[in-house]
Amino acid sequence: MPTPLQKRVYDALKMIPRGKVTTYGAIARYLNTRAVRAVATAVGKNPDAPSVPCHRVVLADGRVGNYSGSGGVATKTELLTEEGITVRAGRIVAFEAHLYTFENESC
DNA sequence: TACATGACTATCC
DNA sequence: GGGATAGCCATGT
Repeated sequence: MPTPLQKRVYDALKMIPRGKVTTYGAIARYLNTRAVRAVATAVGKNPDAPSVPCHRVVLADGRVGNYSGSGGVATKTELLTEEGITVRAGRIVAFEAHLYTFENESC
């Protein structure tokens, strides 16, 4: 069974529009918590990979970060590229342009 | 119950 | 600009 935090993280991930990405910090802030480490861990569990767009979660620096799945970061990068996001050298081009901070959903 | 770990972030040098 | 260190909270053993 997923932990309460995981449930919130997955709910947040599902609301990310296609072609957009978010950061662990943004998710933590949306959940009103500072546990970015716990959020990262929750995303890492990823019990429903196809159901949860976990590949849209990147680092606060604009880098792709990590990924647990087939191909690892390579697959994650490919998925982002398929959504119209350009990734170069493990870093997202126009990162802030694709960044989704839940600002429209926070209250 | 207590300790160690983690798909991170921010600060300091 | 780049690397290293500290801080952070939840989860698992």
